Amino acid sequence: MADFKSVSLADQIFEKLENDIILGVYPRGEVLTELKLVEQLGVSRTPIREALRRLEQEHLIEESGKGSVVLGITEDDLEDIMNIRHHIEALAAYYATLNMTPEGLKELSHIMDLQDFYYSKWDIEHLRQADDAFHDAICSMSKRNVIMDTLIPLHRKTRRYRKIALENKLRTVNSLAEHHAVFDAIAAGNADLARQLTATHIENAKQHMLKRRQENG
Amino acid sequence: MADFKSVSLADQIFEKLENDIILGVYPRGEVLTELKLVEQLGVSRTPIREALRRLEQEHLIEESGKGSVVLGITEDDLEDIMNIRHHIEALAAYYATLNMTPEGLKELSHIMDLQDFYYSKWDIEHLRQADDAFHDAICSMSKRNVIMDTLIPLHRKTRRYRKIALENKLRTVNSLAEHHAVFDAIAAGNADLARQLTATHIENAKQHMLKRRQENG
DNA sequence: GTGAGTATAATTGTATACAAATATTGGAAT
DNA sequence: ATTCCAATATTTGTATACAATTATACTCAC
Repeated sequence: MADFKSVSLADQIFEKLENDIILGVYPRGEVLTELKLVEQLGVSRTPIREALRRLEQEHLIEESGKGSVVLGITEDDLEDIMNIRHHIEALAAYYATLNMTPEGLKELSHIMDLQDFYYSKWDIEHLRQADDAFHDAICSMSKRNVIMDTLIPLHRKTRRYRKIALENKLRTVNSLAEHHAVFDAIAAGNADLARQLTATHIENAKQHMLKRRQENG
Repeated sequence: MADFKSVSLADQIFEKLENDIILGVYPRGEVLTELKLVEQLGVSRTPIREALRRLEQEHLIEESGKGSVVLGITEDDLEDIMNIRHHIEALAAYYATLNMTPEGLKELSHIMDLQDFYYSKWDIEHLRQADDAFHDAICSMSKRNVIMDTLIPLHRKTRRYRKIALENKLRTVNSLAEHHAVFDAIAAGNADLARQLTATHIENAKQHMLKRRQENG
């Protein structure tokens, strides 16, 4: 029988609000009050408060005496996030290589196939999901809790910009090639190479994102 | 008239529990239930729940169906934290140099004096506080939100080990010398040097902490 | 018209009541 | 003795009531 995990309202609301803030549905400066959200979402204040506190801890909102002000992701934030990923995701790839298992490698290999498949169909939404899966898998497979805890929120915060990047065919071709290079290094058990290639990949992604963001505003 | 900021019960409880977990008052594996904490702390479940959720987000505890299990800081965690600090705190020092103001420099200079003073008195508790202040100041002065958000929880999580490190006179002498070198680089406006010296400082601290931890268990 | 002061409203902080899910215990059947 | 099932207890999730704080609006004095 299928295993239906009951997801709390607080979790659902956190995910919805986080996503809406990251995607710009709630623009920077908008004020969210608990009562307004109660009316909009049709639940009591308790789960809403919990979600708001988690958003506050991730600095996506900020208390202001009169409601929570949406902060969102600024250009400086994006640059910081990518700089941090540049170093820490490289570390994750290093540990992932050291701690790799046959099952893990098979799973990663499957993700590679998915990326190639969705690229051939030019299905950007699924491509972004596969991109998510690739980066999150390397995180998890590092089996290093602090590294995972640091990176996974940063992945979520860049979701919007990774989607935009994938709309550029040239960048996507390069990105997939870089993913394959990282995968090969991991498969070969070359942890130092995996680290170095990951650092390069993130650095390239950062350059592309910042350029696009400056072009478009 | 003095400005008394009202600190919520939830904040107080979070800080208390975080500190107790980091310092090992609640050992790894101990189970905290909301009701037990209600009795121990004499407040309702609401602020306790909020504190527990924040601890969960920092992965200091973990839900288990039957109460929250204390995770604390493992040796792997400590290594990860110091590896992350190695890279990101160096970045913070870089930005702090670029964004330094005369007032900031004066404040940092005062912290340097405090460190020297408490060293001369061999007052370890105050020395640790000054050490906290030094590292947090560089974080804040970077004026980079994501960098601050990443580093400050990691500083708190290493509090215990930084205190232990400071009990070793040789390490403390070296540490203070490294701080002075970083300060001089910042004061001279040499951002790249500040970054490099900070990286070295954190790397040295890491080596010392891990060695001590292995010796003592 | 401006400012101080007060009343009012809006908002968050905390406690508590209740519902739902989960674990534990005890006992009966085999 | 072991396993299954039901009854009970424990624990968490959610809603709501109330208190305290803070912002807003209004009035009156000048």
